Amino acid sequence: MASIYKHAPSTPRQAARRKARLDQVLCPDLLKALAEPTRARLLSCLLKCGRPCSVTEVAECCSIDFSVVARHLSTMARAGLLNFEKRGRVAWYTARREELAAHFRALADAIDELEPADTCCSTDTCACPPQAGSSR
Amino acid sequence: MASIYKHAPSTPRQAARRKARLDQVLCPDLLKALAEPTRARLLSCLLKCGRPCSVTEVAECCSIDFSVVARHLSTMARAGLLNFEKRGRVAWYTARREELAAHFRALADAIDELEPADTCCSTDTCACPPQAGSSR
DNA sequence: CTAATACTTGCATCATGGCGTCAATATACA
DNA sequence: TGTATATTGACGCCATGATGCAAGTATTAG
Repeated sequence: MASIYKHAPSTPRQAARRKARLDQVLCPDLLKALAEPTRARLLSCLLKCGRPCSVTEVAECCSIDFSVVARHLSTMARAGLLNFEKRGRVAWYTARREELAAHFRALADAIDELEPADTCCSTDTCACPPQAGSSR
Repeated sequence: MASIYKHAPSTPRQAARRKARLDQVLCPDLLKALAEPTRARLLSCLLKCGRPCSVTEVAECCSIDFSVVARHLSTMARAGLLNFEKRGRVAWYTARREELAAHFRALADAIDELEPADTCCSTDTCACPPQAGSSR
Protein backbone atom coordinates (compact mmCIF):
# COMPACT_ATOMS: atom_id res chain seq x y z
CA MET A 1 0.00 0.00 0.00
CA ALA A 2 2.81 2.38 0.84
CA SER A 3 4.17 4.22 -2.18
CA ILE A 4 7.62 5.29 -3.14
CA TYR A 5 7.98 8.95 -2.22
CA LYS A 6 10.30 11.06 -4.27
CA HIS A 7 11.55 12.77 -1.15
CA ALA A 8 12.63 11.15 2.06
CA PRO A 9 11.09 12.53 5.24
CA SER A 10 12.66 15.90 5.81
CA THR A 11 12.62 19.02 7.91
CA PRO A 12 9.35 20.75 8.78
CA ARG A 13 10.54 23.70 6.71
CA GLN A 14 10.84 21.56 3.59
CA ALA A 15 7.51 19.91 4.27
CA ALA A 16 5.87 23.31 4.62
CA ARG A 17 7.37 24.37 1.31
CA ARG A 18 5.91 21.33 -0.43
CA LYS A 19 2.50 22.02 1.02
CA ALA A 20 2.68 25.64 -0.08
CA ARG A 21 3.62 24.50 -3.58
CA LEU A 22 0.47 22.42 -3.71
CA ASP A 23 -1.77 25.40 -2.95
CA GLN A 24 0.04 27.37 -5.62
CA VAL A 25 -0.85 24.96 -8.43
CA LEU A 26 -4.22 23.88 -7.08
CA CYS A 27 -5.72 27.21 -8.11
CA PRO A 28 -9.47 26.93 -8.67
CA ASP A 29 -9.53 29.74 -11.22
CA LEU A 30 -7.71 27.81 -13.88
CA LEU A 31 -9.56 24.63 -13.05
CA LYS A 32 -12.89 26.40 -13.16
CA ALA A 33 -12.17 27.57 -16.68
CA LEU A 34 -11.63 23.92 -17.62
CA ALA A 35 -14.45 22.41 -15.64
CA GLU A 36 -17.28 23.58 -17.87
CA PRO A 37 -18.10 20.87 -20.46
CA THR A 38 -18.52 23.29 -23.35
CA ARG A 39 -15.25 25.03 -22.57
CA ALA A 40 -13.49 21.70 -22.25
CA ARG A 41 -14.74 20.79 -25.72
CA LEU A 42 -13.58 24.08 -27.18
CA LEU A 43 -10.19 23.73 -25.56
CA SER A 44 -9.89 20.18 -26.78
CA CYS A 45 -10.65 21.37 -30.29
CA LEU A 46 -8.05 24.12 -30.08
CA LEU A 47 -5.44 21.77 -28.61
CA LYS A 48 -5.97 19.28 -31.39
CA CYS A 49 -5.84 21.96 -34.02
CA GLY A 50 -2.59 23.30 -32.65
CA ARG A 51 -2.80 26.42 -34.77
CA PRO A 52 -4.55 29.75 -34.21
CA CYS A 53 -8.28 29.47 -34.86
CA SER A 54 -10.83 32.21 -35.33
CA VAL A 55 -14.00 32.31 -33.26
CA THR A 56 -15.99 31.38 -36.34
CA GLU A 57 -13.92 28.28 -36.93
CA VAL A 58 -14.18 27.12 -33.35
CA ALA A 59 -17.91 27.77 -33.31
CA GLU A 60 -18.27 25.28 -36.13
CA CYS A 61 -16.99 22.56 -33.78
CA CYS A 62 -20.11 22.86 -31.67
CA SER A 63 -23.76 23.43 -32.29
CA ILE A 64 -24.08 26.30 -29.86
CA ASP A 65 -24.57 29.97 -30.47
CA PHE A 66 -21.67 31.93 -31.85
CA SER A 67 -21.74 34.52 -29.08
CA VAL A 68 -21.49 31.77 -26.50
CA VAL A 69 -18.33 30.45 -28.11
CA ALA A 70 -16.88 33.95 -28.27
CA ARG A 71 -17.53 34.42 -24.57
CA HIS A 72 -16.04 31.07 -23.61
CA LEU A 73 -12.91 31.72 -25.61
CA SER A 74 -12.57 35.13 -24.02
CA THR A 75 -13.00 33.56 -20.59
CA MET A 76 -10.36 30.95 -21.24
CA ALA A 77 -7.95 33.53 -22.60
CA ARG A 78 -8.39 35.58 -19.43
CA ALA A 79 -7.75 32.47 -17.36
CA GLY A 80 -4.48 31.92 -19.21
CA LEU A 81 -5.53 28.81 -21.10
CA LEU A 82 -5.42 30.45 -24.51
CA ASN A 83 -3.37 33.01 -26.34
CA PHE A 84 -5.28 35.76 -28.06
CA GLU A 85 -4.38 37.99 -30.96
CA LYS A 86 -6.60 40.26 -32.96
CA ARG A 87 -5.60 40.87 -36.56
CA GLY A 88 -7.96 43.02 -38.55
CA ARG A 89 -11.46 41.96 -37.74
CA VAL A 90 -10.50 38.41 -36.86
CA ALA A 91 -9.68 37.25 -33.33
CA TRP A 92 -7.22 34.36 -33.29
CA TYR A 93 -7.16 32.01 -30.31
CA THR A 94 -4.46 29.43 -29.67
CA ALA A 95 -4.30 26.82 -26.94
CA ARG A 96 -1.29 27.40 -24.68
CA ARG A 97 -0.31 23.79 -25.09
CA GLU A 98 3.07 23.76 -23.42
CA GLU A 99 2.00 25.98 -20.51
CA LEU A 100 -1.01 23.80 -19.86
CA ALA A 101 1.02 20.63 -19.90
CA ALA A 102 3.59 22.21 -17.60
CA HIS A 103 0.93 23.32 -15.18
CA PHE A 104 -0.68 19.91 -14.89
CA ARG A 105 2.72 18.29 -14.56
CA ALA A 106 3.54 20.71 -11.76
CA LEU A 107 0.26 19.84 -10.10
CA ALA A 108 1.02 16.14 -10.37
CA ASP A 109 4.49 16.74 -8.96
CA ALA A 110 3.19 18.82 -6.08
CA ILE A 111 0.77 16.07 -5.12
CA ASP A 112 3.33 13.32 -5.57
CA GLU A 113 5.98 14.90 -3.44
CA LEU A 114 3.80 15.28 -0.37
CA GLU A 115 4.89 13.22 2.55
CA PRO A 116 2.97 10.49 4.31
CA ALA A 117 0.71 10.95 7.24
CA ASP A 118 3.00 11.32 10.18
CA THR A 119 3.99 14.90 9.46
CA CYS A 120 0.38 15.95 9.28
CA CYS A 121 -0.73 19.48 9.85
CA SER A 122 1.89 20.57 12.32
CA THR A 123 3.68 23.12 10.18
CA ASP A 124 1.24 24.96 7.96
CA THR A 125 -2.09 26.70 7.85
CA CYS A 126 -4.13 23.52 7.96
CA ALA A 127 -6.20 23.49 11.11
CA CYS A 128 -6.58 19.74 11.23
CA PRO A 129 -5.67 18.39 14.63
CA PRO A 130 -2.38 16.49 14.71
CA GLN A 131 -2.64 12.77 14.23
CA ALA A 132 -3.76 10.95 17.32
CA GLY A 133 -2.32 7.74 18.64
CA SER A 134 -3.70 4.23 18.39
CA SER A 135 -7.21 5.36 19.24
CA ARG A 136 -8.00 5.48 15.54
CA MET B 1 8.67 29.17 -31.09
CA ALA B 2 8.46 25.58 -32.23
CA SER B 3 8.72 23.10 -29.41
CA ILE B 4 10.28 19.71 -29.12
CA TYR B 5 7.55 17.13 -29.53
CA LYS B 6 7.93 13.80 -27.85
CA HIS B 7 6.59 12.01 -30.88
CA ALA B 8 7.64 12.50 -34.46
CA PRO B 9 4.86 13.11 -36.98
CA SER B 10 3.11 9.82 -37.48
CA THR B 11 0.19 8.09 -39.13
CA PRO B 12 -3.30 9.58 -38.96
CA ARG B 13 -4.32 6.56 -36.91
CA GLN B 14 -1.75 7.33 -34.24
CA ALA B 15 -2.66 11.00 -34.27
CA ALA B 16 -6.32 10.12 -33.79
CA ARG B 17 -5.41 7.92 -30.87
CA ARG B 18 -3.53 10.76 -29.20
CA LYS B 19 -6.46 13.08 -29.66
CA ALA B 20 -8.85 10.52 -28.21
CA ARG B 21 -6.55 10.13 -25.23
CA LEU B 22 -6.81 13.84 -24.56
CA ASP B 23 -10.62 13.74 -24.40
CA GLN B 24 -10.37 10.79 -22.05
CA VAL B 25 -8.39 12.64 -19.42
CA LEU B 26 -9.94 16.07 -19.97
CA CYS B 27 -13.08 14.92 -18.21
CA PRO B 28 -15.02 17.87 -16.81
CA ASP B 29 -16.57 15.82 -14.02
CA LEU B 30 -13.35 15.36 -12.10
CA LEU B 31 -12.26 18.92 -12.82
CA LYS B 32 -15.59 20.31 -11.71
CA ALA B 33 -15.18 18.63 -8.35
CA LEU B 34 -11.86 20.44 -8.01
CA ALA B 35 -12.92 23.78 -9.41
CA GLU B 36 -14.93 24.94 -6.43
CA PRO B 37 -12.73 26.99 -4.08
CA THR B 38 -14.11 25.45 -0.90
CA ARG B 39 -13.65 21.94 -2.24
CA ALA B 40 -10.13 22.77 -3.36
CA ARG B 41 -9.33 23.91 0.17
CA LEU B 42 -10.77 20.76 1.66
CA LEU B 43 -8.86 18.57 -0.75
CA SER B 44 -5.67 20.48 -0.09
CA CYS B 45 -6.18 19.90 3.63
CA LEU B 46 -6.74 16.19 3.10
CA LEU B 47 -3.77 15.86 0.78
CA LYS B 48 -1.49 17.54 3.28
CA CYS B 49 -2.79 15.41 6.09
CA GLY B 50 -2.22 12.24 4.13
CA ARG B 51 -4.16 10.19 6.61
CA PRO B 52 -7.88 9.46 6.92
CA CYS B 53 -9.73 12.39 8.44
CA SER B 54 -13.21 12.55 9.87
CA VAL B 55 -15.71 15.13 8.68
CA THR B 56 -15.42 16.90 12.01
CA GLU B 57 -11.66 17.24 11.67
CA VAL B 58 -11.85 18.58 8.15
CA ALA B 59 -14.61 20.99 9.10
CA GLU B 60 -12.23 22.59 11.59
CA CYS B 61 -10.07 23.66 8.64
CA CYS B 62 -12.75 26.06 7.47
CA SER B 63 -15.26 28.39 9.00
CA ILE B 64 -18.21 27.04 7.11
CA ASP B 65 -21.10 24.95 8.25
CA PHE B 66 -20.45 21.36 9.12
CA SER B 67 -23.13 20.05 6.78
CA VAL B 68 -21.54 21.89 3.88
CA VAL B 69 -18.22 20.19 4.52
CA ALA B 70 -19.93 16.82 4.79
CA ARG B 71 -21.64 17.37 1.45
CA HIS B 72 -18.46 18.53 -0.29
CA LEU B 73 -16.53 15.52 0.97
CA SER B 74 -19.29 13.24 -0.20
CA THR B 75 -19.25 14.95 -3.59
CA MET B 76 -15.51 14.55 -3.98
CA ALA B 77 -15.66 10.93 -2.92
CA ARG B 78 -18.29 10.29 -5.58
CA ALA B 79 -16.07 12.04 -8.14
CA GLY B 80 -13.22 9.71 -7.25
CA LEU B 81 -11.01 12.27 -5.54
CA LEU B 82 -11.35 10.76 -2.09
CA ASN B 83 -11.60 7.37 -0.51
CA PHE B 84 -14.41 6.87 1.94
CA GLU B 85 -14.84 4.45 4.77
CA LYS B 86 -17.41 4.49 7.51
CA ARG B 87 -16.41 2.90 10.81
CA GLY B 88 -19.00 3.10 13.52
CA ARG B 89 -20.44 6.57 13.47
CA VAL B 90 -17.35 8.18 12.02
CA ALA B 91 -16.86 8.72 8.27
CA TRP B 92 -13.21 8.67 7.26
CA TYR B 93 -12.12 10.45 4.10
CA THR B 94 -8.69 10.11 2.51
CA ALA B 95 -7.31 11.96 -0.50
CA ARG B 96 -6.52 9.56 -3.34
CA ARG B 97 -3.06 11.06 -3.64
CA GLU B 98 -1.46 8.70 -6.07
CA GLU B 99 -4.49 8.43 -8.33
CA LEU B 100 -4.81 12.21 -8.50
CA ALA B 101 -1.17 12.68 -9.33
CA ALA B 102 -1.38 9.97 -11.97
CA HIS B 103 -4.43 11.57 -13.52
CA PHE B 104 -2.85 15.01 -13.82
CA ARG B 105 0.32 13.48 -15.15
CA ALA B 106 -1.71 11.64 -17.78
CA LEU B 107 -3.40 14.89 -18.67
CA ALA B 108 -0.08 16.64 -19.03
CA ASP B 109 1.21 13.78 -21.17
CA ALA B 110 -1.87 13.78 -23.39
CA ILE B 111 -1.46 17.49 -24.05
CA ASP B 112 2.27 17.22 -24.56
CA GLU B 113 2.13 14.44 -27.07
CA LEU B 114 -0.23 16.22 -29.46
CA GLU B 115 1.27 17.03 -32.79
CA PRO B 116 1.76 20.44 -34.34
CA ALA B 117 -0.70 22.21 -36.52
CA ASP B 118 -0.33 20.60 -39.87
CA THR B 119 -2.25 17.46 -39.01
CA CYS B 120 -5.18 19.51 -37.81
CA CYS B 121 -8.64 18.14 -37.61
CA SER B 122 -8.52 15.74 -40.52
CA THR B 123 -8.86 12.51 -38.64
CA ASP B 124 -11.20 12.90 -35.71
CA THR B 125 -14.45 14.32 -34.52
CA CYS B 126 -13.31 17.92 -34.50
CA ALA B 127 -15.28 19.89 -37.03
CA CYS B 128 -12.70 22.61 -37.51
CA PRO B 129 -12.04 23.17 -41.19
CA PRO B 130 -8.69 21.80 -42.33
CA GLN B 131 -5.86 24.23 -42.21
CA ALA B 132 -5.84 26.58 -45.18
CA GLY B 133 -2.78 27.57 -47.12
CA SER B 134 -0.81 30.77 -46.87
CA SER B 135 -3.94 32.89 -46.63
CA ARG B 136 -3.64 32.82 -42.85
C1' DC C 1 -33.12 2.87 27.92
C1' DT C 2 -31.33 7.59 27.49
C1' DA C 3 -28.31 10.86 25.97
C1' DA C 4 -24.58 12.38 23.39
C1' DT C 5 -21.98 12.10 19.24
C1' DA C 6 -21.22 12.04 14.15
C1' DC C 7 -23.05 12.41 10.25
C1' DT C 8 -26.85 12.76 6.54
C1' DT C 9 -30.68 14.75 4.35
C1' DG C 10 -34.54 18.00 3.25
C1' DC C 11 -35.59 22.53 2.58
C1' DA C 12 -35.39 27.44 1.37
C1' DT C 13 -32.47 31.05 -0.16
C1' DC C 14 -29.38 33.10 -2.93
C1' DA C 15 -25.36 33.86 -6.13
C1' DT C 16 -23.12 32.39 -10.18
C1' DG C 17 -22.91 31.64 -14.66
C1' DG C 18 -24.42 29.45 -19.15
C1' DC C 19 -27.34 30.45 -22.91
C1' DG C 20 -29.67 32.88 -26.84
C1' DT C 21 -31.39 37.18 -28.96
C1' DC C 22 -30.40 41.38 -30.58
C1' DA C 23 -27.98 45.62 -31.08
C1' DA C 24 -23.44 47.88 -31.46
C1' DT C 25 -18.76 48.19 -33.03
C1' DA C 26 -14.81 47.57 -36.01
C1' DT C 27 -12.75 46.23 -40.18
C1' DA C 28 -12.46 44.93 -45.12
C1' DC C 29 -14.02 45.23 -49.72
C1' DA C 30 -16.32 47.08 -53.86
C1' DT D 1 -19.70 55.59 -49.05
C1' DG D 2 -22.33 51.50 -48.55
C1' DT D 3 -22.38 46.73 -47.47
C1' DA D 4 -20.81 42.36 -45.81
C1' DT D 5 -18.04 40.15 -42.32
C1' DA D 6 -16.26 39.16 -37.56
C1' DT D 7 -16.57 39.96 -33.13
C1' DT D 8 -18.15 42.17 -28.75
C1' DG D 9 -21.50 43.75 -25.43
C1' DA D 10 -26.06 44.37 -23.07
C1' DC D 11 -30.01 42.16 -21.54
C1' DG D 12 -33.00 38.78 -19.57
C1' DC D 13 -34.15 33.87 -18.73
C1' DC D 14 -33.11 29.93 -16.49
C1' DA D 15 -30.51 25.83 -14.44
C1' DT D 16 -27.13 24.57 -11.36
C1' DG D 17 -25.32 24.40 -7.15
C1' DA D 18 -23.31 26.50 -2.74
C1' DT D 19 -24.81 27.70 1.76
C1' DG D 20 -27.04 27.49 6.40
C1' DC D 21 -30.63 25.84 9.33
C1' DA D 22 -33.01 22.27 11.23
C1' DA D 23 -34.77 17.76 11.51
C1' DG D 24 -33.67 12.91 10.99
C1' DT D 25 -30.72 8.63 11.40
C1' DA D 26 -27.28 5.69 13.20
C1' DT D 27 -23.95 4.42 16.53
C1' DT D 28 -21.66 4.59 20.98
C1' DA D 29 -21.31 5.47 25.99
C1' DG D 30 -23.27 5.50 30.47
